Amino acid sequence: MRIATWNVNSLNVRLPRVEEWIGYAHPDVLCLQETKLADTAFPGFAFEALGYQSVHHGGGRWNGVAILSRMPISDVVYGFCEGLEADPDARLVSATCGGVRVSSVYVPNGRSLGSEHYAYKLSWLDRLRRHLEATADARTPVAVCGDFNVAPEDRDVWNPARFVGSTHVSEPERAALAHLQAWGLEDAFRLRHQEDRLYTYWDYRAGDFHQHRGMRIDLVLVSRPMAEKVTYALVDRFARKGKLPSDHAPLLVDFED
DNA sequence: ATGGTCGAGTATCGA
Repeated sequence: MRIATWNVNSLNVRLPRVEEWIGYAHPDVLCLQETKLADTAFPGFAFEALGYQSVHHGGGRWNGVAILSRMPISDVVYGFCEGLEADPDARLVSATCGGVRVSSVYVPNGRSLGSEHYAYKLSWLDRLRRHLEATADARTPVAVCGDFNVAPEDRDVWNPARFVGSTHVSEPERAALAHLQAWGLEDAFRLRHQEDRLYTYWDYRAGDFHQHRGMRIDLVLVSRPMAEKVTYALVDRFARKGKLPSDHAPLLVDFED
């Protein structure tokens, strides 16, 4: 099974690139973030034509997440499960695809340390853990895929010194991500790659992509039984090049059947 | 010179 995740930064603009990418990457499951679409505007028929069922959670303008699957989708949950404080933003959708409990997540950016947006980001990550605790079934493997807006370690940013005092690298954000992983999730990409200078996001500004100034903030986190089956992982930098690219590249991970 | 670009929508704001 091939599972992929991609922050597309407007699916309206990116649909041709997403269709092109599906055409050569052939993911079995593709999680999308920042569709920036209302549910009524989601191009589900375009994906159906490519052989995918899909589910979308969006409010238009900002945020918006989706899951595409070649296998039937079931048990869809929009946002956090019952019992948790509802999220005003559309940042999470979960569904079972081919026997895997998949979540597409778009963690809040945080904007600046100490801001209310930063506090929202930390509480959001805590709620995501409680969502997993409340909804997971011990027999079903879990894959939490998306834009976490946290670089797990210093080797995941192009210049740690430049990020001191910034979001994405602060100790509380990394602790919140580590707490989420402590529930029982492995960083699938790191199981196959230990090198630094491997990123998933590059700012559009200042030629950052061509200067290799990026961050690894998009992750596929998987539970133990899936972690043992990872055979291959890749950030497709080709998809960050060319005409009208997203500022994120897709991350794909392969699992043995 | 401490910016630089996108995408939302149409003035700025968010990333």
